[in-house]
Amino acid sequence: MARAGTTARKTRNQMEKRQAIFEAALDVFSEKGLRGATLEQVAKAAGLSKQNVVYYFNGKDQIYAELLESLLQKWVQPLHDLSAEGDPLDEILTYVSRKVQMSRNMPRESRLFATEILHGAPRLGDVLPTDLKTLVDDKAAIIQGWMDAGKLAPLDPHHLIFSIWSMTQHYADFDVQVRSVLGPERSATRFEDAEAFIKDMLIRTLQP
Amino acid sequence: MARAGTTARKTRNQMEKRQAIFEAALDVFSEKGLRGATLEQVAKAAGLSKQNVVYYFNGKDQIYAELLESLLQKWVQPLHDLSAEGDPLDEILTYVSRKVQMSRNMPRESRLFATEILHGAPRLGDVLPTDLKTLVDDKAAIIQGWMDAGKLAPLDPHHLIFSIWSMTQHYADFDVQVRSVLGPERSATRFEDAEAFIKDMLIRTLQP
DNA sequence: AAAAATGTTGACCGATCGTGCAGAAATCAT
DNA sequence: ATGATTTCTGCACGATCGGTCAACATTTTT
Repeated sequence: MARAGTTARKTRNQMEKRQAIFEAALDVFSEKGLRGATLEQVAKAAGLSKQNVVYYFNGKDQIYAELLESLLQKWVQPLHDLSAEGDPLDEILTYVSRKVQMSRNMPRESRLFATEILHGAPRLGDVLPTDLKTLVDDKAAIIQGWMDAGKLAPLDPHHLIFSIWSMTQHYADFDVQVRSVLGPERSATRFEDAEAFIKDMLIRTLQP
Repeated sequence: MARAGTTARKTRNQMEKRQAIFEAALDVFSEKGLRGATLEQVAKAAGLSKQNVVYYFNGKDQIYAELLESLLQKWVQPLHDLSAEGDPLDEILTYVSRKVQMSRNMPRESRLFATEILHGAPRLGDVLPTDLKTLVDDKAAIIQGWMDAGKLAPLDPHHLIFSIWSMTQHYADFDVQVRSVLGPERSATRFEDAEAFIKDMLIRTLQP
């Protein structure tokens, strides 16, 4: 017997297969959702049989859960990197840049989290009210400090962060709508235009 | 034979039952998605039997399709009401108000559309590239006119509309996250705070 | 090479779900 | 009241899906 999924990772082969399944699962789950996707679709996308997928993981839900967990850190990294040491406006604009880049380069991850939260985030457990809240509160305090020091216009830091999340992720999550409304020509530069627009908006807003 | 669903509506009874099913479907579909929800859940929420639901509609997909269609107009109405006649900033801030109100009072509708678009909007057909694009282009032209007249700061009108969509709908679609991050106390006033923040941001941004 | 561990597949099961249909039950028209 | 129409239910079929298990194949270890 094997049980590749339960204990610590072993061989390189196992790591590679698990990674292939993660990749396929990200493709399928982000497009169809957890309930809308089937194990066979994931297996086919990974180039494996359904039973073989179950061999490496212990079921559909576990793939989804581990996938979500493995992506969480990477997802909040840009906010983590927002530093009190740098120039206030620079730090925030850099954060916007990285978030727009993530919408452009990691739209599947964005949609995966969006779908999860949209449906009540039952599988994110209590990560939201603990880890994420702590992180946001921390960074909001930094921003508040900048505002108190007169380096930024006074605004609610939490809602400022929400606005950046929403505006940037919008271009990944609602890409179909964005492209439909912009039309084929203007869609080509939608990410550059979005980044310029959001930065412009924030510069005007945050200027003390 | 009956076929309550295919032809024009008849009795008051049919209208009421269909409305009850719509209400139930909005509840269930917005929470679990089309594929994640079952007919029996919709039926139970509507106080009917599964087969009886099929009697009034001709299947699960038809309920979803008609529900989406019946909500579409209501959903874009605020943008439709944005008028070239009014004061530029007033018109835009009023639009924001109405969008925040919709996030507060119609979160299910917001999540339903969000899920649909997130998954590629296959059932919105070509409404996005035609009707919605036309509407947005129309309103963007009005805003552009205001900017050309020096009444608003020059910005990309399309991305301005996107930013309003994303920021306002964020508080409906990602409500779990917003409440988790804000904590119980601050969550109580999240919609008022959001409206004030977004308006503040837009005022600073759009001031010529 | 033999044995052990790891990897893969085919056959299959139980459960769920959407749907069709005959007919009962209720309501309405005359 | 009688017949027609509408409304509702019981029954059940076919399809799909997640998951199991034993057998087979491959790789690794000794």
